[in-house]
Amino acid sequence: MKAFKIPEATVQRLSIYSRYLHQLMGEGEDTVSSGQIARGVGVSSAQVRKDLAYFGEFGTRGVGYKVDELYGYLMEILGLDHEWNVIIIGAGKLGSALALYQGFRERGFVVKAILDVAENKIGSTLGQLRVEPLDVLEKRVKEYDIHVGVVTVPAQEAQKVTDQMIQAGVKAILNFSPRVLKVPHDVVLRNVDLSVNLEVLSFNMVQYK
Amino acid sequence: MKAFKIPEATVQRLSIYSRYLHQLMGEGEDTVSSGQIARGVGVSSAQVRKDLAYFGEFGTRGVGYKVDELYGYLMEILGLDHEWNVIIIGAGKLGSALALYQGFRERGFVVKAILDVAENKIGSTLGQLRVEPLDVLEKRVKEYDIHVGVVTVPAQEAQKVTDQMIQAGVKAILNFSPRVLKVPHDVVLRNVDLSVNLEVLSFNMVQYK
DNA sequence: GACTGTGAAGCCATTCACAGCT
DNA sequence: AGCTGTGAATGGCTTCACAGTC
Repeated sequence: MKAFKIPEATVQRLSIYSRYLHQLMGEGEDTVSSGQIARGVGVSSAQVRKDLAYFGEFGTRGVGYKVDELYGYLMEILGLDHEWNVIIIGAGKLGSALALYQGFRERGFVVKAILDVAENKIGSTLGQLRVEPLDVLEKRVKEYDIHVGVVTVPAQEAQKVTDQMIQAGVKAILNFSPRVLKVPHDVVLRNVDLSVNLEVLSFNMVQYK
Repeated sequence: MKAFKIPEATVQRLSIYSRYLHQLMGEGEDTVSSGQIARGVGVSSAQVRKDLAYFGEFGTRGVGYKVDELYGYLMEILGLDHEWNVIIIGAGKLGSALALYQGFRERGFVVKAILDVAENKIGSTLGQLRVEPLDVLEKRVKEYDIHVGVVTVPAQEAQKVTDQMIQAGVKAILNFSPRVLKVPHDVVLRNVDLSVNLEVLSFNMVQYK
């Protein structure tokens, strides 16, 4: 792989560009300029070109980019040219909502299993899925070839279930718990901290008052 | 206010520091050093000191910081020394989960109302709340003195409900829809894009393979 | 004329390293 | 001796500006 250090912010924007291109395809657009993408997603046109330049030359000077072609490149760069299998640990409100969230499936993330420790949750159904006990974690990870683990358990249990998932062979973790998790270098971790997001809003409201 | 430009990343870390300090208070710690905070949340000690330096001098050289005192300062800086009233638009899986999420209430964010357009959702109850039709948006915003609006509607409706909230007087928006929203300068916006998060994980898995 | 691709410049955040207190 | 607070150095991302191409 091109493994030159790519800024995190660039990767996030590529994801957003790809969604915008998908939208343009739906509208029947054939070509698009960096300026148009920029306006569509709220960045500068130079930013769009720089982001793409990390991965090659996809456009034609004086013309722009072919929408479907660029979309294909981006999906490949992002690793979305095939499906990823997902397991969710924690069948509370948030875990259950994520298990049923259509947005994931649309982008190729397939939730294969959802586990919990709570007796009263085990056995209940979420769409096609049945909530299973935590004991089957390792078995399910291997059986379904799970790539991504989603943590939606309370803070005090987050590190423990994370360790268990890594033990079982999961290589990427999406953490919704409000705890800083420790993972080995070869495991990819991202945190979605809902409270932090609200608190940044709060800070900004106070500032501009 | 101290309105010198504070880096966004700094604000996010302050939120995380404050949670770690809360944890230390629970463990009965009296004082803490920047190095200890750093280890606790996974940053450098210089980073911790620089972040705090934007807002004043809170520590004692040779000693460290008083845990409860620093916690108090951070909560004040973040604007968490009082409650914020929240409205959620969209009573789908995600909106419902957020309406019931305890983590918000613990940090002073009180969900006062949840609205939807879908006939079949209106009237159903979520804890203390009843899902109401979108028509009452303006009325509820004024009645409950709503500060924060949470958008959990499908992409194609996101901009419309955002405009309506701003019209009604909401000054901060937390957007969970996969759309780039346009808001006036005096409205604070944050995006929590679940798919983008998974796609960044995907990218990193492909890179390190 | 329009638009891409890119070196250079500018800007911003993080890390370093040490003076200053306790 | 231990730890904070901070100017200086570093590193990294974004914007500028223009040569190159259609």
